Amino acid sequence: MNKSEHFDESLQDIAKFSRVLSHPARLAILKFLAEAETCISGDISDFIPLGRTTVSQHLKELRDLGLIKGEIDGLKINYCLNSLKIKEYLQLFDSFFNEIQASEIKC
Amino acid sequence: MNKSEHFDESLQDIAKFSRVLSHPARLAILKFLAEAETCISGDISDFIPLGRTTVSQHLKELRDLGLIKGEIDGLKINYCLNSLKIKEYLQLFDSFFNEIQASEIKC
DNA sequence: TTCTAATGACGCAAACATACGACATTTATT
DNA sequence: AATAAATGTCGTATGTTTGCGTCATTAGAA
Repeated sequence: MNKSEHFDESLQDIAKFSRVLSHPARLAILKFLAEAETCISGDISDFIPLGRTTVSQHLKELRDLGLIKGEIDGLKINYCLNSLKIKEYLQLFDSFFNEIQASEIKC
Repeated sequence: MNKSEHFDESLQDIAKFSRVLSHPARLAILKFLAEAETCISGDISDFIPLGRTTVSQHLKELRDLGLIKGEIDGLKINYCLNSLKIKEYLQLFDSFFNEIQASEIKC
């Protein structure tokens, strides 16, 4: 049923990026990681008003797209932003909207 | 079940914007409207590899968020980008990521 | 070694999204 | 007035996302 694959790959990439950003919990996680002194998984769950396993799932989605990295430190896992990957996706995103906004309005 | 409302309103706004952008068909529609000489609804359906009613539904989602406007012209409807609204959402989006990216990486 | 803590994986139910056919509405054309 | 064309709305089937409890795994502590 899903016909997403009928579209340009660059559109699909932007759509994938957007989808991951389309839940406020995931945005809140990104914000938390940007501000936190420490970024241990447990601290994130404490901060986000959702159950631990739910947060873990949101972390997985961010990880799967590469927006965050997790480094194992004994029992705990330190998560942090993958600024490079984020920059990469933002560039795609920006160039899409630059094209869009550059157009003359014709109707 | 949906707990989105437990988060900051600004995060919710960014999430809503992202959700609308999270399907390649909707991105393709925005692109088409930016480039098209004419922007009649039927032309959009012809261009997008999906059924007419499906495209109509995607148009509705773009309309509901205000990213596009539709003006009735007899039997036909002329759609076009709402650049102002788009700029508004992009500003929200950009300021979020500026904050994010400005942070020192601590882990 | 046994116990506890931190975490991810799995599985399920409820909600939401996608795609589309059938129908309704509105406006032009004959 | 009758017909056709352009479009939106509704219903429905199927697929995806969200949220969470339970379980498994792994690492450190007693």
